[in-house]
Amino acid sequence: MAAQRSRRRIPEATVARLPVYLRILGEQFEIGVANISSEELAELAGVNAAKVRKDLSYLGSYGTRGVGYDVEFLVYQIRRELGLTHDWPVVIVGAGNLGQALAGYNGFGDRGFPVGGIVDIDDSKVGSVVGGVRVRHLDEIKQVVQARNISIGVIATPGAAAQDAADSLVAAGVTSILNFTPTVINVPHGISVGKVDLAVELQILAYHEQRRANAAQGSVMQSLSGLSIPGESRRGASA
Amino acid sequence: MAAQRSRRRIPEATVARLPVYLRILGEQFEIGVANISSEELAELAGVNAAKVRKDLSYLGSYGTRGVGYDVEFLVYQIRRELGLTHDWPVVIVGAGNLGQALAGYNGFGDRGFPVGGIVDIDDSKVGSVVGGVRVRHLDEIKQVVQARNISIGVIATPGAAAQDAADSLVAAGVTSILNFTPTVINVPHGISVGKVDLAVELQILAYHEQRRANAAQGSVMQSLSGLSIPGESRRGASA
DNA sequence: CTGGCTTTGTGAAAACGTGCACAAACGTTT
DNA sequence: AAACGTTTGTGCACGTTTTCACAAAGCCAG
Repeated sequence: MAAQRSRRRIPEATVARLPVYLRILGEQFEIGVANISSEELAELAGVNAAKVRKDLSYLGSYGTRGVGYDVEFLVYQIRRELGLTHDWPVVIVGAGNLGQALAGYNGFGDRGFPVGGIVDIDDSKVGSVVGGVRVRHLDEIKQVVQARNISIGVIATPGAAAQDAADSLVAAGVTSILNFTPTVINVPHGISVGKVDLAVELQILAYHEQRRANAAQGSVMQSLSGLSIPGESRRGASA
Repeated sequence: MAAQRSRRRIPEATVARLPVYLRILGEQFEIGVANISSEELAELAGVNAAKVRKDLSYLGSYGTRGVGYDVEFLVYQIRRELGLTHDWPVVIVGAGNLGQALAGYNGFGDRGFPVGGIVDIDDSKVGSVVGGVRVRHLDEIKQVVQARNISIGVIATPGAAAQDAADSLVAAGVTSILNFTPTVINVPHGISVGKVDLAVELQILAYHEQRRANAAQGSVMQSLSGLSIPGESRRGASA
C-alpha cells in the first residue's frame, strides 16, 4: 500500500465523477454496507457500470473479482487520490448575497472545505459575522490566507469585480480559484480555475425546454439508459 | 430569416458554451462594439477561435468573411436558439440557506429566469418573504406552477429531501429540474435534469492542488493555450 | 476590375470519452 | 480439488469533441 501514489494521470472526466462516488460510498458505509459491486454503485450514481469500473481502475486494482469493492477501503483510496485526507480551508471574496449564502452553506465545511475567511471591499460589511466568520477587508486578504495557509479562493463578488478579486487572490498566494461570477477571469500559469455559473445551467435547461416545445410532441431527444438518472460531467481547466 | 429554425442538432458541448458567448456579446454590445471576430470572441471567452467558429456555424452562416460577426444580430440568434426570447420563471423548492440565497441572487432574474415561486415543507418558513416572493407550502406547488405556467424547477433542499422535491416538481408539471443537492435524483423519461454540486467543484480543485503538491516543482499538468483563461465545459443530460 | 489582405466556414485528422464484451480471478459448494 | 456462479479489469470499437489547415468569400485600395 506504500508505493502506489499517482500512477497514471487520471482523466478529467473521471476526476469529476470521483466525488460523486465518494459521497455515495460514504453514505453506504454509514448505513453499514461493507461491500459494493460496480453495478450497485453505478445504479446509485446514475452511470454505467463499466464506467464505474474503468474510473476506479485508475486508482489501482482495489476490487475483488466475484465480490466487489470494500467500501471503507475505497473511500480511503478516493479521498487520498483527490487529496481529501485533510481539510482545505477556503477564503471567500465578496460578502454580498452569494458570499453570505456560501459561508452559511454547511455543504462546504461538511465536506472538508471550512470557510477560513471572508473578505469584502465594502467597509460597511467589514466586521459583520457571516456563517460564524468575521468579515475582513479585502486589503487584509494576504494575512488571512497566510495565517490559515489557505490555497483555495472563492470569488462571490459582482461580475465586474471578479478580475480584481482574482488578482488579489493570486497576489495573496492562493493557487486554486472557484469563480461564481459569469465573468471569465485571467490568471497566471499554474493557477487552477473552476467556474460555476448558476444562470448558465438554467440556460442549458431552457434550450432543452424550447427544443421540446419546437418538436411538437415528436421524439424527445436522446434518451439514455434505463428509466432514470441522467448523468452529469464537467471539466475544469488549469493554466 | 423565416425557415431556418432548428437545422441540425446542436452538440451538447456547444450548447454549454453558447450562454458564455451570449453574455460576452451582450457586454460588448453595451459598450458599443458592433462587430466582432471569432478571434476576439475566443479571447474573451477563453477558448480556441476555431471552436468559436464551429460553435457559431451550428446556428447558421451569420458571419461575414473578412469582417466578423454582427454583435447585435448574433445576440439575437443565440437567444433564439437557446429559447431565451422570453422569460422562464422558475420555482424554487426549499427556502433554507441555499434557497434564500438563490431567490435573493439577482443573477437569475437578470438573465431571464425570474423567481416565480418558492415553496418549503416547513410551516415556520411559509409566509415569510424571500427575494420579494412569499414562501408558500410545498403542498401548493401545483397551483404555483400552473398559475405562472412554470416549466423549470430548482431543488435547494437538504440532500435527503431531494428525491421528494423532484417527485413533487414532476407531479406539479415541471419538465426541467436544476438540482443543487449532492443527491442523484430519479426522474421519468422526458424530464431534463441539470446538476450543480458546489462541493464537487471544490473537490476537483483539491485534486489539482494535491497533484501540484505531489509533483514537487516538476511539470504543471497540461497547460493550454497562451498565458491565461482556462476554459470550461459541461454537459447536462436528459431522460 | 484586379490584387492583396482579412476572416469565415468546414472537411479531415487527432484526441478524448463511453460502452460492450469477455477472459481472468475470486469465493463457494459439492 | 473441481465445477460453478459472480464480478472485476481491460482491449476494442464506436461516438463525440477538439484542433488544424485551407479554400471560399468578402472588403478595400489603386
